[in-house]
Amino acid sequence: MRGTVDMNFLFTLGEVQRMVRAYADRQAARYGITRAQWAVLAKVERTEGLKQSELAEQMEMQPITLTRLIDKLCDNGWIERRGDENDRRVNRLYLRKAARPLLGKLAGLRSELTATALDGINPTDAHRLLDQLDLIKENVRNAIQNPAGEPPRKEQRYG
Amino acid sequence: MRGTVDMNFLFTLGEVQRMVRAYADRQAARYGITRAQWAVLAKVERTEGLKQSELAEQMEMQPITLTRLIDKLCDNGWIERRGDENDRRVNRLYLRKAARPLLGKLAGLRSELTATALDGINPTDAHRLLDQLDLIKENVRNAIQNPAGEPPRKEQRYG
DNA sequence: GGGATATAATAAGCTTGCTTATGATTTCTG
DNA sequence: CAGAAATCATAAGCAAGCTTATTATATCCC
Repeated sequence: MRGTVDMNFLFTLGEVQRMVRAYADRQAARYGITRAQWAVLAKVERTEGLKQSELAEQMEMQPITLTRLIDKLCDNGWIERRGDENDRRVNRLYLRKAARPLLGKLAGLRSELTATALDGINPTDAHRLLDQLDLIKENVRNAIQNPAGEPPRKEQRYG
Repeated sequence: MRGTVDMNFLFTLGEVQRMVRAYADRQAARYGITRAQWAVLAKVERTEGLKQSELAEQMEMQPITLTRLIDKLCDNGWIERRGDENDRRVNRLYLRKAARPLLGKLAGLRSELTATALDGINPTDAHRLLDQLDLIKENVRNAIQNPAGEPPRKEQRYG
């Protein structure tokens, strides 16, 4: 049983995500934004005033990757960096008014894309799928943090 | 119900795949290969003698993306391009002997990575997950082929 | 207070994905 | 057979991920 999963999981995940990304990028391009930039913008919408480093951590990406996405969002006038009053190293991120109409359109697009991708999967299964993806993310995060040879301690969860 | 799936699916998929890719790349680096190159090598192993264009189609990637991965695999002496006798535009791809030991190690690594990622998901669920990923891939492929406004015909499957 | 250390953001340069374009063939058609 | 169209591989240049290194600023500790 496990054998056939071995055969396919790793590469299938890559292919799926590549196709979903290509599709989402193409659709988002209608609004002059990419999927990666969109993810950042959506996060800033939900939690304004974050520092870049906090945002990078929450999005599980490297700060430098984020820096360049933010550059684009600023260039387009959708968000802005404001220096922190107490720590001059820090930039905090805020939405600009120009982003509002875009965010409305993107919310519709997200529903549309999700519905397309998940067509034929009922809501119960869709939820389970999402939960499993989160679990996989957690598993991999642990694996990255506990370097290879060590016993799988799973962050003392069961301790 | 569907609302919460809307909220997360698109970006969660991206995050999961980014983490899995980072992890798989780091592990594969021990053998001097990347995950993307590995996928190509594994495909060539299973079906030697393919042309590049056929391979690109089967792997759902653009020919130019594949060209550069093949460049790397050839540079490392794991595969070789041989000109087709009947069509001088065509290169056909073959394994070289030097790839054999590597392929053995990679098979072990794949099991290990898959087991790590799927830890806590039982085989039945893992199979369902894989099936759902394939379904999503199919859905997106159809969406890309049937440009946006059209009725979703799904390739006459039910016809 | 001042030097060592840590943190925030960015820079440089790589990989792997993409789109669009080009050159070399082959195939189709008239 | 010759010119048009298609196909195969590659090139150029962009996006977005990464690692490693750099600069500016804060913080810690003596």
